[in-house]
Amino acid sequence: MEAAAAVAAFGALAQETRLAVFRLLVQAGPDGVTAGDIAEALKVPASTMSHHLATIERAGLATSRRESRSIFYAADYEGIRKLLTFLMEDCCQGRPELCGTGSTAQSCDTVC
Amino acid sequence: MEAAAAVAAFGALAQETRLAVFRLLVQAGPDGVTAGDIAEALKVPASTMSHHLATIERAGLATSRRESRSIFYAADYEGIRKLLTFLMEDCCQGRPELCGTGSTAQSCDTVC
DNA sequence: ATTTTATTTCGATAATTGTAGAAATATCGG
DNA sequence: CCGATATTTCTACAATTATCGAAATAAAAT
Repeated sequence: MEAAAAVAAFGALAQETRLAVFRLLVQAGPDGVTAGDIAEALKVPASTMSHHLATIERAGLATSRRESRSIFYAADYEGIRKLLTFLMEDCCQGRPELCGTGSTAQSCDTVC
Repeated sequence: MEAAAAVAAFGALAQETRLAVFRLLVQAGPDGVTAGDIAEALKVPASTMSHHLATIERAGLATSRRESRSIFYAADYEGIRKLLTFLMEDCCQGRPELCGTGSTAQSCDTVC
């Protein structure tokens, strides 16, 4: 993954409505939710939501499919996994034992 | 964790320079790196970098400590763990078996 | 064919964010 | 105390992003 793609993905999550959308999709599971239901659930006008959904999809965090008149959006679990791998790449120079310093429960393992 | 805090954290990562800073800190490990070294490594003016570092710290993704004239910034592994937990909360309604649909290797386990 | 339902694209405005020089603050060494 | 080094705060300008009504597109029902 390239840095520009990661910036776009984090940018997609860096907005109140879009973050709520993504969490809703994560909780909904692979079948997804229609654009209309998402807009209604979050009390946002359809046109605004459409914009946000496009941003999330472009960022590689969701996929969409048309089914009759509705468009279903679903979380892209593979996309988020790639993003987190990129973020934590070479954590502690690849030596997780460096992370656990002192009494605080800080460790690469719980993160990477 | 509250949504507003998560938005701030993702916002901190949603910018080329700051994302590079965070990844540098993740790779550097718990000892951290001085503000000056970070600015030099990424070829960014000190005042601009100072702003970015403050944003990352406010977002709960890094900690800072003064040591003589230098200020060391270090990745906050606990902070990032909390953020990811919030993001993936109740993935697939808590039933990971829902994630693995079909042949594609999509699963809550590899993400959550 | 026309109407109804679902969603997107357009366009304009409002709000937020990034940038970096100059000045201010903090720490150390002589 | 004074000069050098490290970093932050201030300030102003440029650039990006969010919002949402209106019009356009797409699919289904009558």
